[in-house]
Amino acid sequence: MERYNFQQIEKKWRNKSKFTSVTNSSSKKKYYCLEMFPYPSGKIHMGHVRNYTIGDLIARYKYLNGFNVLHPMGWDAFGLPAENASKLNNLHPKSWTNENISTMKSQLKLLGLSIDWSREISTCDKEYYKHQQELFIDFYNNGLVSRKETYVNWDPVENTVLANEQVINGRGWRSNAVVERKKLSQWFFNITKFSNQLLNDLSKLNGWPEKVKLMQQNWIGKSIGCEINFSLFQSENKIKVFTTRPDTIFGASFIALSVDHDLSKNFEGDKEFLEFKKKCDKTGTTEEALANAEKLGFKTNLLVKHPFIKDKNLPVYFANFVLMDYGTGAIFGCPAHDQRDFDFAKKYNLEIIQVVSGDGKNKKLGEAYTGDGKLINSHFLNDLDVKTAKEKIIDHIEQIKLGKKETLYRLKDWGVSRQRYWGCPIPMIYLEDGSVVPVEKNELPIELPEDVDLNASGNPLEKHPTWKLTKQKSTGKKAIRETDTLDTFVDSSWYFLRFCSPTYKKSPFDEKDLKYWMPVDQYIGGIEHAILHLLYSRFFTKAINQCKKEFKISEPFKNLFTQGMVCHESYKDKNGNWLHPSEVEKNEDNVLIKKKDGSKVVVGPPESMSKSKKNTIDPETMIDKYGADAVRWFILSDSPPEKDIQWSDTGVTSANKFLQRIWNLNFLVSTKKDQKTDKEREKKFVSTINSFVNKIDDSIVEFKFNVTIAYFYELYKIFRDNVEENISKKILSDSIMKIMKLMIPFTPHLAYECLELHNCKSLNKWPEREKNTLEEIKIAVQINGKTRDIINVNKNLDENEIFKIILNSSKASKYIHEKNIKKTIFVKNKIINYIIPN
RNA sequence: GGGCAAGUGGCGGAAUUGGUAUACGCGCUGGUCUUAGAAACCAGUGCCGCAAGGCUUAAGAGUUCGAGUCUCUUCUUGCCCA
Repeated sequence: MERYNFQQIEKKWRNKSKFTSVTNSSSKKKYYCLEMFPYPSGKIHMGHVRNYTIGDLIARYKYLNGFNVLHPMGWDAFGLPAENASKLNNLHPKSWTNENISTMKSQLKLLGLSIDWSREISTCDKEYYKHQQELFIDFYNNGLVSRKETYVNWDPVENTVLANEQVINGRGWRSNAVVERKKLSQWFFNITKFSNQLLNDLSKLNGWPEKVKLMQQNWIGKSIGCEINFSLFQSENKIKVFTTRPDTIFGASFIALSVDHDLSKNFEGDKEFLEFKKKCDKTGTTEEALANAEKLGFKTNLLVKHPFIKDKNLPVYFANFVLMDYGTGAIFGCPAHDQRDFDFAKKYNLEIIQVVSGDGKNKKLGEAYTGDGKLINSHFLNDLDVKTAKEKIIDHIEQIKLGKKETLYRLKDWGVSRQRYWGCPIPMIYLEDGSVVPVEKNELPIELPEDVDLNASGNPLEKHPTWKLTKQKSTGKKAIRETDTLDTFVDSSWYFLRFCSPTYKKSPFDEKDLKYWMPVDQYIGGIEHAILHLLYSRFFTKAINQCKKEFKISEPFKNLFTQGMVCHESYKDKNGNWLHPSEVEKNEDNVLIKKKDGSKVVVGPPESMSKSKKNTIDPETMIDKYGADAVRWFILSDSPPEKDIQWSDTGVTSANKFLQRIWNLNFLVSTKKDQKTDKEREKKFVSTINSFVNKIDDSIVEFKFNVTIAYFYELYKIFRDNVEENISKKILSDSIMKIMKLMIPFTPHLAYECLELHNCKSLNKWPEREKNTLEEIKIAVQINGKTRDIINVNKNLDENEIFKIILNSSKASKYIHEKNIKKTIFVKNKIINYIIPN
């Protein structure tokens, strides 16, 4: 028997179009299978291998089941790393990106993926971003884009704006520099116009993990509250306050304003105030940063009248924990029931009045009480619970025209301006008269210039000598281009639409193709994109829906699957330096040592693979060593796909060995000589194989690929125990062909090679499910609920027949022989349970 | 602090959804083959016990003929939000 030569066989199949294609032109049923496209960072990593193996499995499974499958791939090719790399290596971002793309593409091909490369797109390609600029203009014309002066998180090292999620513990996620607040004029997508729709439509997404929907729901953060106008003491003016706890109004002891509140203008001459404001700018803008920061206030000489308590006035402060872009930039402080207010009141010695109590009594509070309870010290609200009190006070406030009920969302508009080079230029121009207008569509694309100096600090397009100087096409008026580029999240918010008609010239997509292919039937990617990428893609779909009449899609992704990470232990030597797994080996006592000097290695827990910890495994090396099929097999076999998986060398070795055994088995079947047959044995064999066909089909549909693989191991054993027995060659080879077809989605090279060996005629057809014809089944015999025996009996026997069998031939008979059976619980074909009192 | 998951052998993990707990893989042990090793193949492997048997799904209680699965309490871990 020859050894299975995976290098040769995988190479043989890799470039055959019938191997890589999942197009079923005869079919009308479409299936759009999409994995999140990669950022071309250099080489593929194990996370990609897992993501794309799962996707390929689904694509091939659907194809074999008769669907016409769209399974495309592209590149999320704009982004900061290209600029950083180009500074280091003096290589243009475009060249760097394209080199990475070609490397990664060839690596993906090694995996044997069924990708339609004729649809390949790259977001840094002007043929792609041209259409993105077009969409931007459409959005602008439909009131979905606006320009706002806002405070941003400024990273002083990267010289760029950071999104909130790029700020971790008040520091830049990449540079680790302390983030500052800075006021900038920025372009925004008005995602908040869809807040309610984005929230409500989550309920339509039955194919999404509950976890992801919950995260999005929290992110949108709908809260119902109330606006209250407080009158200033001895003045006509009012301060508009937003609160989600109007029920605590009787516990109010101060008013706090954001330093950016309109009233701050009155204090601009005050040096102390300006210093205070500066201090606030150093605090980040994330909710977390605000919660953790020391509460600081600046006391003004202003007072407001309490709306419900006669002659009571509240002092007005500016405070660092009040934000201008949430609510109205002003709150009333109720120290007893909000921790931030409590901290503030303690610091500035303000009144703490309890108005909600769990047991109806006043207590001395050591911290804010935010639980439910009965209202106290609150006049007409007394004795109500929090919910009722809220409703009552809001009604009352509306009645006396003191304010109104308001729904507020945590979700903010999406700032898309980036002061960077390697991104999609924003197609807007500034005319000399001060107006800001979109460029005309027939001018698109606005191309990125190639001759930029990336070593100068600041925005490279801004620094370019001529690029920004332009004219308005139709009027010839002088104009300056917008020199910011778009956030790369924009690029990935509509690429799934472009895949449907990737070469269409006239517009971003051909409606006809969208109508056929959209929505994406299965989207697969990492949980780290659970919020932003998915929310932005949903927003884009709804925004396009608003701009284009013919576009009828409201949700882009019908089913979503989020796979777990690929982890590996990390290693450190005695000096605390990280070691790559290849620098480590086991000695004869099974202890890990450093190859170089034999010293002991400190082993860290399995963590997500990262370059900084050197706990990475290179997919290409593994494919070279064990074959793509073995790598695919292992990455699917060890853990459920939604959970983290730990990379293991012994795991992939055993995958490789198993595939070798499968090959040997196929060879044995193909060379088997016909001999006399045992009909009973054949029947049982066929029936067992059929039951596995069903089990495997079910486990794939349920995304339990680790279980599917366990079934293949069981099947192997069944074949091993039967292949030399009295079973006809036809039955054996028909059966093994069935199994090899089931293996196509997992190990396509091996499966097709084996099917070719058996000269299989109906290659790309998934085996039919068949009823289990096996007569005999196993029944558990229980006494008082405790299993005493398992017996083989014919199917569908009744209680009495089984009782006779047990009495005569089961080891459980001693428990029931001559005993008083009080009750019998019988579940057909499953268990029989006798209740016998002691 | 709040929300959501989840705790099953030495390890990764199964369990037809309330009906045979520990499938399958790794590891380990023994054997065959081999000059030897590797590979391959075969057998064993939750715990206690010579055995019959008993115990076992983080801990404890409850519902049930029957609980890994449902309910409550406690502990632990992970993720998200703060």
